[in-house]
Amino acid sequence: MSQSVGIKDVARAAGVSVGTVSNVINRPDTVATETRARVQSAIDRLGYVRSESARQLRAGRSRIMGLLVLDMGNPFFVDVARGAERAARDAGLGVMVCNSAQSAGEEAEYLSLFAEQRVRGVLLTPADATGRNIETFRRHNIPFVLVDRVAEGTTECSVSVDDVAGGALAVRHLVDAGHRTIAYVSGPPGLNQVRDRRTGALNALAEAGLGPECLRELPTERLDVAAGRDAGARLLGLADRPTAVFCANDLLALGVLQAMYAAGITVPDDLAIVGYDDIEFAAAAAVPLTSVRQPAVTMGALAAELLLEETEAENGTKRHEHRRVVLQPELVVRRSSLSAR
Amino acid sequence: MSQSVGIKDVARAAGVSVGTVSNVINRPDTVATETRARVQSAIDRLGYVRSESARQLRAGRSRIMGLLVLDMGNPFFVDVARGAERAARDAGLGVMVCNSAQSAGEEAEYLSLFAEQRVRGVLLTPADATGRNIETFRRHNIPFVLVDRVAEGTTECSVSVDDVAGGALAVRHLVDAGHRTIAYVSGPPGLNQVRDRRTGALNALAEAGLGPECLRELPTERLDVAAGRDAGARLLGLADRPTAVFCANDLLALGVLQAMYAAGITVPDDLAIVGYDDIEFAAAAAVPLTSVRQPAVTMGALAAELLLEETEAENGTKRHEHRRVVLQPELVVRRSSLSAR
DNA sequence: GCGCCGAACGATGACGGTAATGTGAAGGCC
DNA sequence: GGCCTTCACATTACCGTCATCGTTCGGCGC
Repeated sequence: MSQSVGIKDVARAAGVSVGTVSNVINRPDTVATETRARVQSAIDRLGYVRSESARQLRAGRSRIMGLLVLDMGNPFFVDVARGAERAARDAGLGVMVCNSAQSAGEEAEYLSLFAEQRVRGVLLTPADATGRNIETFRRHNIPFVLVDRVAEGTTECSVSVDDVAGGALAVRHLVDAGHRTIAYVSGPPGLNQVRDRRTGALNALAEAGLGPECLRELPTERLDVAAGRDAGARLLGLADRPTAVFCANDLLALGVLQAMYAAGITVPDDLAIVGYDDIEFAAAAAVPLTSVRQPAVTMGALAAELLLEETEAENGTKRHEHRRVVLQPELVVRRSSLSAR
Repeated sequence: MSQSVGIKDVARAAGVSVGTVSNVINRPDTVATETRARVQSAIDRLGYVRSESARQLRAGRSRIMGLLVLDMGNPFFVDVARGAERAARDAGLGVMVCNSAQSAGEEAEYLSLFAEQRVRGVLLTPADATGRNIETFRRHNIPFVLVDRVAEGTTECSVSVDDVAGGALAVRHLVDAGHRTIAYVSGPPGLNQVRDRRTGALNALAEAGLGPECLRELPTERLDVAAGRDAGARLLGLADRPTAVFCANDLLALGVLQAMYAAGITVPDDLAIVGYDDIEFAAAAAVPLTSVRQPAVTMGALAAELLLEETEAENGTKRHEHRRVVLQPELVVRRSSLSAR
């Protein structure tokens, strides 16, 4: 039974002290070649694996970073996780991915899990609008980087995407295609992102000399497919029906598309659709969705790098400056917005 | 700076010994009420959080279980993760979710990460067909439970779904609807699941007195949307085109649906489609997909429970018997298979 | 008054690994 | 030859927690 072989078992088997075994692992050049080989063979023979918990107890911090996202069902966050994971692994760290399910309570729960784990730091998309959980981070001195949603009143590092620009990209594209009345399936009105994207949309309309009355807002409770389906039904009921719709995310757009298909409305000829996030399923829809691509993988990677930089600076001499990175979105045009006219 | 307040800081602040603080946390009833209150207030004041690494160093094992899936981009695995997470949390454990991206190399890498973390155990869908990684688990005495794919030659715990039954469900449904020639977009021929689902499909045909020539197999390299699109194109080129198609998973089905839509083929009237997994996006497709539902959340939860049972038994008196749980799939009928005829 | 008991808390030794410090031998230098 | 350095390895002091084992002390029975 290899029931927990420790460093001292290896030491005994190789006829050296524990310190030498530790040196073989961590600073091999300080050990004579022959001894090193002997120790190494003992390690292999016994199947020794060093204990992370003991290491991190001594080091005072762990080699894991936390990632707390709103919804693992949304492929956008899966991409963020992918990016973070890659960047973390390049630095020899692991990532612990958790799902707050948009609940402040769950967020707090995971937060204390992270604190107990003495996680190196946390990347998070805050679910708690009150900022109380963020306050706890500060209190416990846990470095964090905000991803995608930047809470107001924070000066810490963040990575986000210019939502005003994104909204403008989408609507400018529709206006250029000749649309003059555009619906905006917006999601929960409280979200910054929803507001910013509307601002961008209005900007784009203004550029074309169109007033805000050209944007018909359809708020929804949630940002998922069912809400989109519902919004699509409402859209069909509008008098003077818009010829195009811009959705605050791709899940909503997929829901709208489904509602249109069910009602026999042809996309894009009867209604053009533009989504947001460019998740994998946007390209996979029956009518491939035009979407505003958020560089999700890049965001994850960048956030992880910022966190690493911050925690490096902490014990080194160099000082860390918090940074707020804002990335630019990109319009990916597909069939859903290319009407034949 | 609350830079790592330890138990002894609390002890000093409360004027008691470390043992008492430990007792307040772990066995509050052994401490006098007044003392307990004093210690508790010190804990709150200093913002003390116990160190998981020290705990697990002492306990010899951690409170985390690993979950290694093939593809976090597939919502099926997201559901598995959800189920596992819930069951683990009910037992006071955390889950570390990792993504092997179907690569044996990455799988091995995460495996050693888990070993270093002295993880309680691992739930995994093996990516390594050779079973070499599984062998390493055994060598290091790490309990594991196989999820969804049961490697041959393993006697350990596993949770899977009866793929023969699933294939039969799908094809029986199509045969009942009057289809006599059915395509099977099957995925990589090497996979057990692909074979089992075909077996089920053939069984269902046989029940109806139809021979294997009625099943037109279209293998693909991968199990994703792009592969489905490609298979859809090939399907269109078939002489004597089938009137229905059964896909080995929903991603393939979505790809087929997209190809049909692009070619102007109406689903379900010109072609009925049945997918597999019943991911969220199956219901969200333009034509909602009929699909064979795998109880993904249940599988995750059940696997976690099996693992917990196994690790409980290890130090208790009761012995653990490995179990191989096989769940039954369920057909979810939606519009994609309901032709008007 | 004496002895005993239990309650409440203190002291201590692992757990496994790391890094600073110690030690002994070989070898170089004046 | 005496002294110092260097190399190669051994020793050991932590890191934070927790369970075991002491210790103290008040109370109780006789």
